[in-house]
Amino acid sequence: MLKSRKSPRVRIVKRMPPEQRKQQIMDCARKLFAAGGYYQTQISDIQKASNVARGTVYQYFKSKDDLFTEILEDLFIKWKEALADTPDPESEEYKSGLKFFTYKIKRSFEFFADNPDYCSILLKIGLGLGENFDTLISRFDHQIVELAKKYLTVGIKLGRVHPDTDVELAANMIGGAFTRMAYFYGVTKKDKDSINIDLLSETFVKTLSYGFFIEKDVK
Amino acid sequence: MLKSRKSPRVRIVKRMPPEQRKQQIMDCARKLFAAGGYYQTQISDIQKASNVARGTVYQYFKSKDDLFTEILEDLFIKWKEALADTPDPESEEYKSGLKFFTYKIKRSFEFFADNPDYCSILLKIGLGLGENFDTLISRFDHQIVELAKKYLTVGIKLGRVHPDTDVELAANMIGGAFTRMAYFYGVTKKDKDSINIDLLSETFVKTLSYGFFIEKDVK
Amino acid sequence: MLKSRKSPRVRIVKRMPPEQRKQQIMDCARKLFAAGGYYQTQISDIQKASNVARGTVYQYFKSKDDLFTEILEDLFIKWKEALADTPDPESEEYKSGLKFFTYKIKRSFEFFADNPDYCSILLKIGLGLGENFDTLISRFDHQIVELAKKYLTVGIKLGRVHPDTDVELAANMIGGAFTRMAYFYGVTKKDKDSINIDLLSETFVKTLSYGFFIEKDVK
Amino acid sequence: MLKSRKSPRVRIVKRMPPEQRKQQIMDCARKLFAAGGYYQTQISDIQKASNVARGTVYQYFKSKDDLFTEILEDLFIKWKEALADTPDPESEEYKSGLKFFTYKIKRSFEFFADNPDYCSILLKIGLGLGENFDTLISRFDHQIVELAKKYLTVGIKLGRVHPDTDVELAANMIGGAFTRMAYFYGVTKKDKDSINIDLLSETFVKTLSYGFFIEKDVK
DNA sequence: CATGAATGAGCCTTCATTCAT
DNA sequence: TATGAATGAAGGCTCATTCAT
Repeated sequence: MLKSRKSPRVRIVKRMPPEQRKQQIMDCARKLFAAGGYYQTQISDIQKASNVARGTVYQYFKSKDDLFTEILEDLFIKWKEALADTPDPESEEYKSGLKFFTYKIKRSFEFFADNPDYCSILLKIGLGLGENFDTLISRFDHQIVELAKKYLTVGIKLGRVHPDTDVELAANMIGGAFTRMAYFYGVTKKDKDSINIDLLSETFVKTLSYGFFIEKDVK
Repeated sequence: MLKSRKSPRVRIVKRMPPEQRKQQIMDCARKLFAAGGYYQTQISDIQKASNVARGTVYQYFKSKDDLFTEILEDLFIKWKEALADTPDPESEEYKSGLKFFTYKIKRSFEFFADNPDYCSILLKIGLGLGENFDTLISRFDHQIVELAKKYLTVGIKLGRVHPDTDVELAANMIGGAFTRMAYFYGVTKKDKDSINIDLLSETFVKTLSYGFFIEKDVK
Repeated sequence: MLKSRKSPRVRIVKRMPPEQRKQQIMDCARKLFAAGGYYQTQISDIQKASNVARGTVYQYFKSKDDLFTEILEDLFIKWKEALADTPDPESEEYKSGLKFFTYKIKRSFEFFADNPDYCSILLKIGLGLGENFDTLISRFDHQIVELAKKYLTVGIKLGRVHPDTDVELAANMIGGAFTRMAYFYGVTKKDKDSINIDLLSETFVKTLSYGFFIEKDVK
Repeated sequence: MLKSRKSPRVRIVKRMPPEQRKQQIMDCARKLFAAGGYYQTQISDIQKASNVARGTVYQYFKSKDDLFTEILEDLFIKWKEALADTPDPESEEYKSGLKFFTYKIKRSFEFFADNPDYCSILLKIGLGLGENFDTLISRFDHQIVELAKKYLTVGIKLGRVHPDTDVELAANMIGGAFTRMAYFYGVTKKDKDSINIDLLSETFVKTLSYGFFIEKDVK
């Protein structure tokens, strides 16, 4: 009885250092996830796109879930690196709250412009995936809101921001506005060359700081 | 060995007018979709929650896809109704752009506070579902952005808003900020009673109009 | 995107009361497991043998493991029923320890002769399956050993069995001998009609009680 | 992005004479098979336990099936060696049928006590594996039954055993009882030191020869 | 209309085996 | 010889959908 397993006809395409192969699969997977969502993207799609056999994917990732998680982790690390970047302490950007915040916002926009897949995953794909990924996804968001909170808190201390501002609420507004901008310019827009990120960041921060209106009313 | 007795056909008594039954299924489905996402929610979950037999769902909806679409359509209609509501033409709300906009924003917040399921579906669940639903989902968003555009355009005409404002960009910022607020107060927050929507709307519009800063810098 | 599931071309063969269908699947599965072992038997084999679709099996059993477990449970119940059967309290079988034991042994042999699949599963197939099933499988064995223990203990009390007999050891010997007989006559033997179970049981018990030897040596 | 550096081939130093390496793998495999069963034990488990690379196993064994077969062959050889051992022709063990048989049984018990893995494989693991292995597995059993047959036949000739004994049946009983004892004391028992194999063997043979009962009834 | 047993395409995952290095 | 990345057949299981009753 004992059906001895049929020896699979092996046709090895190419060898590769494990880390490189893993990266390659992750890159393909990220693109596909970003474009098609988690559930619509099958392991077989990833496998075909990576030009490896089905089993190879599982050599590097325990499961589809695991693969997606690793992509998220990877993204978060890069995202934190981008955010960690800080202007020269001697520079003016460092001393002015407004400019410092603008600097950070600009770095963030750049990050998403450079990594539209990440942008799509964080802002669209990853949202409806349930508790498993929720924590992973929201970490990113949290960073932006925290940044905004800090900006506002310092502003209040310096007497530039209204002291009775609801920091939580305001920071969430900023977070929401940022997120939309990022998505808009990172994913939706086709001709990215037409976007001046310097200008975008500056406008973004100024608009929030001073509002759309020309004159200052009683607030 | 079991004897082949005629299976006693369990006759479910509860008959219901078709429209009511359909609505009941949709209500259950909406709740489940909102809580668990599209793919994580199975037809069998909906069927159990609706307390009907499996096949019955298909009496009213061609497919899962169709059911979700109908929920989205339904939502859109209600959403437009909420937005269509306009202040009394004689009232002050109608005449002041700021107040008019605030009025609309307030209605919108109310809508989502009253319909957290819709909120969750539009802002989270529906986003990563691919082109099929994209159009349906983004219609809603479009409305808010258009509203913001109109507000800004009028403001420019009236000389209150900076004439060189990038209306598209600014409107998207407003849209993003609104969306976040809506989600924050519609879904995340547990103790909704603590939220004063009047105040929220007013703060929201004022903040965007005048900014966070106290004094006017050179812009 | 959202690949809407292809509607499976459904060709329903026949309807059946659930319990009957479940039984039918279990019967097929039991046969196949008994003949081929747990791992060599695929769900698809069972499905084909039962003449139902793959999914149907899973309508009644959560998993292959579960299906096998249910078969085991079922078997155990029947086995206990067979063992529970006791001679008429007025009869001689009931009063003589030797005859009582013989009666029980006979019932046990009959059980396995009537249910060779069970015999094969308990005595061969189920043994190397790991901890999951170990408990289930060994319950059966335990019964026989307990029966033997009781027989011996009573024998000691009555002064017929050597008082220094290691009951545990002896009972295991009996269990092992019985098991082998059961398998031999339940599974291996082809021409079962040639076996006289009455004789077999009697010989079995007598041999163990009095030994192979004719005369009594010093023990 | 990772640079494509030449993958540093990790050179495992430990070279070993082929026979030794092969033996090492077999030893590990036997342990694992004995503990976990054939199907639950993966080649990768064996490979890890043997501390060799995956492919190395296939340098010595054509397939998993082959590896298991070799283990079985190996076992059978050792088993026959153990059984071939015969008491000194001048000794009393050699001349008395009872003592001769006891001697052989004792050697057999010793074999399994010394090789619990073999015991587990022969008595549990190997049983439900289908025809491929059936033959290999049952050769062992056959030996014991043949031994018993010879013992009984001689006994009949010498007029010590009832002449109308069904030798086949009785030998199988002995085989079954032995098997159970072997397993019980070879695998199940934890504190093996507590077992006196001399005593066990003697009790075993005497019990079968004279029975449990004190007095001899009519048989 | 309602029911729920039956369906089967399709997905994820495993793991024995191969072979370039 | 040893290595371990690559392979892919095969198996378990899911779940939207159908349709006989």
